[in-house]
Amino acid sequence: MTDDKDSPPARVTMKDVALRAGVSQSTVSFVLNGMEDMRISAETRARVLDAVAELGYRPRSAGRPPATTGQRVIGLMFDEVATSPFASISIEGVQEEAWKQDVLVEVVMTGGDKGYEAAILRKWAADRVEGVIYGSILTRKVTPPDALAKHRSVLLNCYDPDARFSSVVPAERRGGEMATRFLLEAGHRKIAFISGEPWMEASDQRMEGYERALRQSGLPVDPSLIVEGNFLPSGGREATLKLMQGPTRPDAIFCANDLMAVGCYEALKELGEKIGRTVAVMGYDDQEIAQHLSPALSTVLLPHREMGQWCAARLLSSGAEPVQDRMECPVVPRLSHFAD
Amino acid sequence: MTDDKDSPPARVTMKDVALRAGVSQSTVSFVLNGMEDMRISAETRARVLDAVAELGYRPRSAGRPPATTGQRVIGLMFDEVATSPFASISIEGVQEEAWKQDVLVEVVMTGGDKGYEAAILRKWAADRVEGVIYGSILTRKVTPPDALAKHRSVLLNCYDPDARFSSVVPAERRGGEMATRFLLEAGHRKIAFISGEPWMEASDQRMEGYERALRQSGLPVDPSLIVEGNFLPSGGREATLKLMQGPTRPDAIFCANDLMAVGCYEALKELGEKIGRTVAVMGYDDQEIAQHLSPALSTVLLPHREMGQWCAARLLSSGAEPVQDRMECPVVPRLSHFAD
DNA sequence: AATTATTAGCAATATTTATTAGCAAAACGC
DNA sequence: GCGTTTTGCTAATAAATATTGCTAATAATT
Repeated sequence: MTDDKDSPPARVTMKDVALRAGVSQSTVSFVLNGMEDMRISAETRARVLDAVAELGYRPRSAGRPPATTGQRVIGLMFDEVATSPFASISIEGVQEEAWKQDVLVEVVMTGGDKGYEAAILRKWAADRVEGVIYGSILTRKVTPPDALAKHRSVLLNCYDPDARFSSVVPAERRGGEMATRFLLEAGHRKIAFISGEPWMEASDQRMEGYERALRQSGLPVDPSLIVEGNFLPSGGREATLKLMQGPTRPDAIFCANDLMAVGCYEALKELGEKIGRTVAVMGYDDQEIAQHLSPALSTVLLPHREMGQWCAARLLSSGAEPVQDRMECPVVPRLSHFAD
Repeated sequence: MTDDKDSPPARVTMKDVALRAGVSQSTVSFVLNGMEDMRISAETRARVLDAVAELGYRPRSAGRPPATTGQRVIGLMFDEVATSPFASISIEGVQEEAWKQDVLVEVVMTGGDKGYEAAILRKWAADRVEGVIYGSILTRKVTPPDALAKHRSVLLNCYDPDARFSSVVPAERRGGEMATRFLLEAGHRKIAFISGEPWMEASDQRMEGYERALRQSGLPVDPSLIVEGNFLPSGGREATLKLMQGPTRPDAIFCANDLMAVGCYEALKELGEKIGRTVAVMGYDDQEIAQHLSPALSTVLLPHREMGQWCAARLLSSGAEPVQDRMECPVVPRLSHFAD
């Protein structure tokens, strides 16, 4: 008889969390259920969430499939979807990986609506989903709803500053660096950069990568070769015109996204340049349009599918410490990056 | 704001299962948790599991059940999503309409996998969803899974030949007709048509609309002005080149989708034509790229958002006979449909 | 037949969580 | 400065599930 009574694995309960956070069990419950009408101060909420993370609290028997009937399910919530095709691709990634293990994926678009988020998390808690993926269209910092903490959860294409959750985002900086290095290796020396909206993290980081690659190659960062765009074809067109009549004629133009490359193409064609012959162009995103442009646009792939797979795999693998991961953005060489 | 105070929806609990199986609640708990050291006979276990299945019992989170018992939910299943942005837009439509009535929408992508479809329908049956929308990426005839008949359900962007379900699809024929008539009203007389893959219904119907509009205006349908494309820019380009060196020079080109219009633009630019001046172009779909082309592409809007709204509204309205609806595709006039 | 051992299950109770009601302190109105 | 409201929480309670300790019934053993 080896039944040691003194050390059973001792489930972590709300009471333990409450003790650790110095509040009552009720308060923990309120925080974790995202009850808006119950007024809990920001500090208290943070204390509770920290305690949850530290103790690794999960509501009773979360994640265990009802053994008998019932499909295993993971929930995927996105803020918006229509604005970009990226979300759809990550959804497919999540799905592929989950289906391998016979797990269904339910997707919900919240439109960023806090009420909607809370409602769906509640519903998923009642349904005992296996885990939840909280995704964002724009790569950015987020403060996920508190109720997310009661699920096994992962952040997709976003991250939380407190690192309470695991997360994946694209390694934008490295992507910008690789793309620029790629242009350098193709022999270009006067590489221009058209940035996106400056408030978008992705834009900044891609530019940082660009600058880093130049510096690593011992080349100067010429401010006259950096123009601000807006992530739209119109901005790409304007910026390109500005660049081409600037003091130094670029032999390659790196656009911070593919849409701007569309505008860039237009401008260059108007000026009688031959893309891939007299001027090289590099995009970013690998949107569908990139392969249809003529010449086909060399660009950088956003690894949304892989990120989705990563999330599903992580949720379904037996847990671990939260990790904040960045995923490589490989260069997709097509025809527009040459020039002689 | 759920105003149902009168009808306690009678959650199924372990006690109910126990009663049905003629055992105690404890026994149900033992069976469901697979406690090994508690000895339950095979028959009893089977009885319990049967009762679980019959009553559709699913363990909810421990503790007092939420007062908001029963969020209303509708399920939306799509065959694929990534290939086109259309699905996302209909999803948004469904969602907007549903959320107005405090109903959540869960989306699932089945990839056309029958097993997946069946699994999710089973799950939704257990979840007691309010209704199910069965959507297709490609507008087409479908034979929905049998299990769909168990739910209140609606077909989105597809239809069943037996008309057992309500359904909405875009009025493609009328869309093609309106677009052609629009070009006629702009003064064009030699209107060419670039078709899509012939096996796609949408392509055929758009062409039928085109022909009908011509006939209604007393104009001949000139076979040399109809060229087969493939719904891709490459096909649009080829077709346009063929058209422009054909026997009759078109003064307007109606492409069966926007992507082919992109190729059409390219070809025309190569030939030195001025789009919107020497040749008019009309697309179909109103994809995002349409507004970024230069000149902005006049096209026909696929009413995916409205179709989504229609589906949600229909599911949530107190039932009726199945209706098979077609939704108008309005012309979106931009700059490419002129010519003098 | 009496005794013991094992099986199959239950009643009672303990745990866990959700929710209601309410309370003390701070902020506010006048 | 004194009611009043608002804020931020807790205590108490309710409801579901998990578990403990037993027992009636059968089977096995003497």
